[in-house]
Amino acid sequence: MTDEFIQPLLGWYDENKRILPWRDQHNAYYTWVSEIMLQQTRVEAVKPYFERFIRELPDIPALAACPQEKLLKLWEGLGYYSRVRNMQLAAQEMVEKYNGKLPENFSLLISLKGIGSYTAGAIASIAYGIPVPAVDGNVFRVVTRMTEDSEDITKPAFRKKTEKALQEIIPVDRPGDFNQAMMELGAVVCVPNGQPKCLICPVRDYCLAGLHGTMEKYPVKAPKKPRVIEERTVLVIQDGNCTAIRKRPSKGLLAGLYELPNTEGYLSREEALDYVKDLGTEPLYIEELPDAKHIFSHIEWRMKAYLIRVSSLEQTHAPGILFADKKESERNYAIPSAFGAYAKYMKEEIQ
DNA sequence: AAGGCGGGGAT
DNA sequence: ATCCCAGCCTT
Repeated sequence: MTDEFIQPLLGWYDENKRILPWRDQHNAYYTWVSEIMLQQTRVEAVKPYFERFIRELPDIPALAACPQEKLLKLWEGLGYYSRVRNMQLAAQEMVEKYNGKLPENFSLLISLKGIGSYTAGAIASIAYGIPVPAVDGNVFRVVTRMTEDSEDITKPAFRKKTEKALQEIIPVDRPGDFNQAMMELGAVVCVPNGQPKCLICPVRDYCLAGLHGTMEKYPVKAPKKPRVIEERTVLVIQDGNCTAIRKRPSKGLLAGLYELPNTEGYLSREEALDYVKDLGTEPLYIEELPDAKHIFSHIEWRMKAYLIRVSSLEQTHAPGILFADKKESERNYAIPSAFGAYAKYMKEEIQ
């Protein structure tokens, strides 16, 4: 790969870069937080989360000391919740070993929890001006199109090859801008899903796919396996004041978040009433709620649900069941979006 | 090397 | 419906 495209790319970046809350702050903590949030997550989704997170946890010691419930609440709805747990583990390690600051070299950065090859490169180059590449999905797309490379980008070997190639040409005077310019180009011009905007591309003269009209053949990715479909029944169990919720296990899907009680399979009204009686409470009323669906990357939940009024949740003897006050539940418990179709009933008074 | 892990916007 | 996003971790 030649470096001739770099000056046009940087010139375009200087003129067209988006204004983002974490840019030009010269604060490595902001760079880190934004890069973690941006993993597999779009810029527009991250913006409001970033602002709130920085407001609540303005520095690394604050993050290291934050109660986990509050941490998950700050991440609620953003997904991939292990990101924020790992970030806190890394923050605690920084407080212990690095005077509460991010280490200023690539190998120490990548040794921290949740910081992989991409994120270490991004922080090192953007926050500290260290000339190392930061190869994400955007960069894969831009590079494979520019070089018409048909290798499978999901192979770790391809990442290594790409990082090595970019390491050799990354401009030492502007490594952070170069990495951001590559990603910005991928996000705004050399887009996925449909036609890239080659007519306005600053590096079109250096792009083989663009010159040959083969843009949509790249990048090449191995097909992913299909989602598994799961049928579940969700129960909104309420007395006059509270809704029953429970905390999910500390490992696996949606670890540590709160959920409405739910079971594998579709329950009949009678089975749903039996479930409630097994909790030790007396059902007074049952109503079927609309079906809902939630799609994770690897699972699809098809949900049936019942709203059940009971005399008093205080009688519950089942372990792990909590009574969430209708007004306080929203403030205190992180509930994943998968329950969004039913979580709204937690706030309503039953007729 | 393969699979788990969220959620949402664009096509 | 399908893709894929400023990926990383565990097995």
